[in-house]
Amino acid sequence: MAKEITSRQQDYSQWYNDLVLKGGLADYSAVRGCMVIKPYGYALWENMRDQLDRMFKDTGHQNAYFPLFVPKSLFEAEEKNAEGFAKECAVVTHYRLKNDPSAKGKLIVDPEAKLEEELVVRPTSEAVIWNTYKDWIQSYRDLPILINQWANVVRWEMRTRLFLRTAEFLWQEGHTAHATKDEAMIETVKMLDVYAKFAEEFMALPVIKGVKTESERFAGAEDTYCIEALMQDGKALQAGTSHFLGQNFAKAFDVKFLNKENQQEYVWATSWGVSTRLIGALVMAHSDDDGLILPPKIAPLQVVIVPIFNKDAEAKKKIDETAGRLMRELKDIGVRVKYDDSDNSRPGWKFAEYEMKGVPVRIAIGARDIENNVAEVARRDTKEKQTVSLEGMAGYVGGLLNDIQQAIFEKAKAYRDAHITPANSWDEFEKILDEKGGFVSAHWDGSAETEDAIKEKTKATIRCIPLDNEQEEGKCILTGKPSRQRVLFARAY
RNA sequence: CGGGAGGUAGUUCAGCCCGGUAGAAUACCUGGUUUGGGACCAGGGGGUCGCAGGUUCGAAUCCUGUCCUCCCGACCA
Repeated sequence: MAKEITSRQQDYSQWYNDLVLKGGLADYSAVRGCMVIKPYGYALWENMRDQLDRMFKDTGHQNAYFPLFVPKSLFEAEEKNAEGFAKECAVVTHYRLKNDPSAKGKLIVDPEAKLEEELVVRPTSEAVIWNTYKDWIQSYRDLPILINQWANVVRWEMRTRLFLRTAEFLWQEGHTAHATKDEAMIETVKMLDVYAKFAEEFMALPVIKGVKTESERFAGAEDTYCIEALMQDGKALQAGTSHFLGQNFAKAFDVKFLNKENQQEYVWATSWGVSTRLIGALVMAHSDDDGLILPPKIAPLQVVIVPIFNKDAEAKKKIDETAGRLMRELKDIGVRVKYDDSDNSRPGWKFAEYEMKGVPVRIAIGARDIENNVAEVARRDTKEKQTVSLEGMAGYVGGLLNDIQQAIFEKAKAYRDAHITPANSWDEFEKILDEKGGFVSAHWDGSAETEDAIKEKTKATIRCIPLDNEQEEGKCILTGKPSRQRVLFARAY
């Protein structure tokens, strides 16, 4: 059994790596644990980023940028945060190289150029940002501060995976400061809602909003809210987090403000982030054996037009004209479309290629079609082909893109919903994890010890306590102690 | 950091056990025929066999060291 699971996991990893590599999203790089995001993958990220950015601005946030390097003394100011990240920090200790006296053409680190204080390459930016906010905040009139930054961070993980866990990754991190606890808590949940909306509406990725248990909480946070998604292999993936930081960072960095009553108070903080990991989530949630399946709303390319032509120049010209007209119509309604009339590859090759890249809609036009004033429209998600009249084609395709977006979401949601399974006994609990996978909804006595013990036995962790959770009396799945509600367990990435 | 598998042409890999001229497929270039689901023919270019030592007349192959990658585990918000 264990062997089967291991081999299944290996196959799944292989499937995933192939999707990313052959889909043209990314490559391995020469640097340990890092990856190269290729133009196609980056275009996808840009679409996601632009949409998120709009949503942040719609909720009153502004972008700014803070330094990559964090002096060690600043980094260690918030103890829990520092401790949580200490094991995975890249550290700059020197600022200069010099020629190696014993090997021509080689360089060595100049021992003379040792930094007085080491610089930590940010694994997250709370420390630099709160050290800055300290100078920005004096009065309640300076609050709230609602800032987001798009940046890269470095976390020196033992084991990396394309997009899901790389040593360096791109993300956004919002850092807000508020006058009251209530306001900060509202902000935390508001941004969680933004993430959930983005995941579901744009990535077609159904997510469960919830709160983390103490052991899964962000280092330095009072509460960590998250959106959890389910992958097709039955493992869960944390897709985004929003943290209520309380006054922990304010106290660590001495960020106080004078309230209306002329009293000094510590400010209340939140931080929230999503990363290029979302691309991994997208790949694993929707793709099939023929390649990627990208949701139309964020796909770099929504429609590809493939001409079917031979040496007949006259026929090719007609196809070009028809395709050109169709392209203009599609662009007019805001569709991202490409006409691939390259002579390097034949139609069959192109079909396979664009399927691998997950382009939602393919339109094939040949001389035969033009005689009949039609074209062949194929959708990537179901692989259905239809012959559609060229009259009103743009409108048809626009509608089809919406249908596909919806269909991908519904499919993922049906899978997810079918994989939230209640367990009422330990045997059942283990059996579901081993055989079916997905989320297991079970009672838990609320203690970190029990959570650890369950993890030890099954590798499953508590993904979250869903926000809209029903209260229900029950007994802990492991210890039998009383419990007031079920929580969601799963094996996770 | 432990276990396993690997590093040879742009890519995927064979060759290694048993040392003796560097291979295949694919991609690429030229010409031609093709084009409705990854075309075919002919010709051509391309590799410090991860790196460093050692053994040997001779090393991709054997030995030692070292670096890197992937998978599993540990670790990880």
